[in-house]
Amino acid sequence: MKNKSLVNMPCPVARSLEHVGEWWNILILREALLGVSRFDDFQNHLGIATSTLAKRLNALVESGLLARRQYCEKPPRDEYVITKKGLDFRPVLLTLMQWGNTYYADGEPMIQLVDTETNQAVDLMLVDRNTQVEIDPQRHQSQPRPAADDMIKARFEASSAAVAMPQQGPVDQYLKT
Amino acid sequence: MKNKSLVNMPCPVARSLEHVGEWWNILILREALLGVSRFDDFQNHLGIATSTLAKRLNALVESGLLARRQYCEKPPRDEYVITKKGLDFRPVLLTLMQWGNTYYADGEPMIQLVDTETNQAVDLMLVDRNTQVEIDPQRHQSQPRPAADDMIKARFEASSAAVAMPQQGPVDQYLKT
DNA sequence: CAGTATCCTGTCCGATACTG
DNA sequence: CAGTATCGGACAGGATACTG
Repeated sequence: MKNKSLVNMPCPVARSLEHVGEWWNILILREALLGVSRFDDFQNHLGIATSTLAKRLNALVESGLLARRQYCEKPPRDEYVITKKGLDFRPVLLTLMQWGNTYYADGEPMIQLVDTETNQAVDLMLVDRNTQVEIDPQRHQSQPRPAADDMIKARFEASSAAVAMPQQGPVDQYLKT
Repeated sequence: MKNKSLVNMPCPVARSLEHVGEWWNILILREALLGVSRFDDFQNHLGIATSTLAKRLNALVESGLLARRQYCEKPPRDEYVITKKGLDFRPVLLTLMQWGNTYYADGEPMIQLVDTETNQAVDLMLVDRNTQVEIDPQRHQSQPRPAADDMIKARFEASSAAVAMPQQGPVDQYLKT
């Protein structure tokens, strides 16, 4: 995306995308969450151009998702480690991974989240910490909060408050894959 | 991303990005999940160019995340409704939204997921459906499955099996924001 | 209202070459 | 090993104009 108009958008999704929206950022983050920290490792695992990698790495440090840390002084060498903010991004990656495994794994998934204590594959579920109830499109809906400006509120009144879910439910005709 | 090299990547994240990687796709999906279905509504809410919108909408239909449905015959009119595959993408959007609310809401978040039965803001938590245990980077780790090819397995043995999390934990120095 | 067609610009990204 | 510098191509996406 080139224009800055989205910066003005008071939507957390849009704002998040400002920082992790580009492909490589997400893939680099995935590697970092797997423990990769060296420039060369990122490069080899991802097959990314070095110039691009340097740029993305800088952007991620800038955004506070990674931190640069010198691990060697003699010849100054830096590595990139995940920050708390980056670690908090893990659930996004994991749900994305599960979605990808559901729809884009030919046959058996190749990579999967595993519970190291039981050695069982993990089946992710999103719940409300307050009620322990699984998130459900019917029950849990996006709403403007008090802090929202009139523009947002108007939007919700006009379009989605009454139709938080499509009236006739999702169409399955495209689901053969 | 212009090159097709990622298609070969046997990673569900990379594959997912093939289909939803571009900004607008995610934002359009967000709108669709809020119940928006008309071309004009997408356009007004997002401030996207019509030509771009048409292209993205077609791509999303192509990917099976949205379905085109004729809702009027006299002048043929189409609308775009979310499919099951698209609905399954909602957890990704929600975790992304929560992350954005955590780090990019100046003060109070403007939009939030609400439990319509209790009228309380939802606090998302990712758990393993099998054990009901919250996902934890230490306990729940990505691993190659039997279906994985040697390349993937080699990667895990070499780099991350032993260091699924950075040895010294996340660095917090950049967390002031 | 729901698009299509055309033009144009920004920039993401790869390739290549070079540095401490 | 960990980058920086430069060049060039592909393409996303905006602006505008036009159609049924």
